[in-house]
Amino acid sequence: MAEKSDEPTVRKPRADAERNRLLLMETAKTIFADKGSSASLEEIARIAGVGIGTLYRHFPTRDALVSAIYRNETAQLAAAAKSLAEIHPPVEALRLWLVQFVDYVVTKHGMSEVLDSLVGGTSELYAGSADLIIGAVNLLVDRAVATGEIRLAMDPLDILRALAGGASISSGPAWRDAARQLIDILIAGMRASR
Amino acid sequence: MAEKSDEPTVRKPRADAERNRLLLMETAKTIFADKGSSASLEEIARIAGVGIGTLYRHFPTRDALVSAIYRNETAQLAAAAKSLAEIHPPVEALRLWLVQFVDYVVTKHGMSEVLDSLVGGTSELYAGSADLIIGAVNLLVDRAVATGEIRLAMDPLDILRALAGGASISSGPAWRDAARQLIDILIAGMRASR
DNA sequence: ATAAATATGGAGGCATCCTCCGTTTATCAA
DNA sequence: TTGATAAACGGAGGATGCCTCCATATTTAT
Repeated sequence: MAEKSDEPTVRKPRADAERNRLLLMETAKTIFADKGSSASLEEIARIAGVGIGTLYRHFPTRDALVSAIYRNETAQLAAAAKSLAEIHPPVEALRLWLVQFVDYVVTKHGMSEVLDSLVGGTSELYAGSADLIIGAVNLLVDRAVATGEIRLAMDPLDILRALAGGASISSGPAWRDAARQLIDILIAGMRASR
Repeated sequence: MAEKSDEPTVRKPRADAERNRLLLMETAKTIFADKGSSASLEEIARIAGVGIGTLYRHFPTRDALVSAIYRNETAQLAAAAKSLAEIHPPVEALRLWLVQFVDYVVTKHGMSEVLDSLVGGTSELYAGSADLIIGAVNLLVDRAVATGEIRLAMDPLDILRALAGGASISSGPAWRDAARQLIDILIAGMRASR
């Protein structure tokens, strides 16, 4: 009665497990930011003060760890699409969101796992995060197309791939500025209705 | 007299050294094509039938090896810019070359070392290859800008970074088509005069 | 307090990287 | 030819990282 019922025996999850999970995520976030996505998992476990086995139990793959770390931020980025759509005209909303997208990607400079989870598309593992981003960009593009202001004969996701990919090559804030120019050109190109 | 003179003692380079160098490059090219750019260097040495030490002497880093392998192809790509410029109007030449650039990058699917050597820009090691590409794209862009047909307020290299970066995320031929659309949009965006 | 479920840590097997140096080989001069 | 010597070879070995496995420790529920 006091139970949600369904499964007969449900235990409260162990406190130490959850504590370690969060500890690992925090530690990993710091180290990834420092040393890039190829930082040693053993180092992360060591600095977090847990055994390597514990890290692997919580995050069976490097991707799982990276994905967990950025899930919140990614969701936030996706949510921003809705807000922007509400307070800006379609094309401007799209432009602003693309800028935000680039800013987000740049802060993860060159972390291929993050990019894969956002726009990789091949792996099923991150369907969650990827779907959010896909939904966001589609929403904005559709709106702008609906008004007839732009035309787009390709998958909007591929535009994100280009913007994100540039960041993975020319990591650092330099790409931020370049990408803004690129976004302007792209918007202009999509507008060129003639 | 028969000597070029300058250095007192010049020996003919040893034949085995050059032989092994070429052998390693051929082997590596095959294996990279098979297994991607993360193939084991020890495996390459083993299959080439030389010691791992020999591989490292000739190519101190993985990048050096990759760069050496693709130097010819890269030079060819750069040279194509000149030919295209001679037989096509400026904007069309630029468009065609960008398409070729993407085709080239796609065949090296996701080999980050190749991309770095082409458009990375940070490392001095590949100044050779990168300079060729930079020169090529600048030539074409400058021509098109000179006629007033397009305007471009950014480093053309960053456009290459976007096109190449997209390939590194969405490896495979799918990017080929996406990139073509992207190129068209970019050209249109650069044209949008007003 | 005790049983049962759950989580922990780190040793160990495997792979790769890269360096170092004793041995081998190619070149050149005599 | 034949040494002498510079140049190149090969691979053992130390270091590091990946991931698995399981005896031990901790937490929860009774």
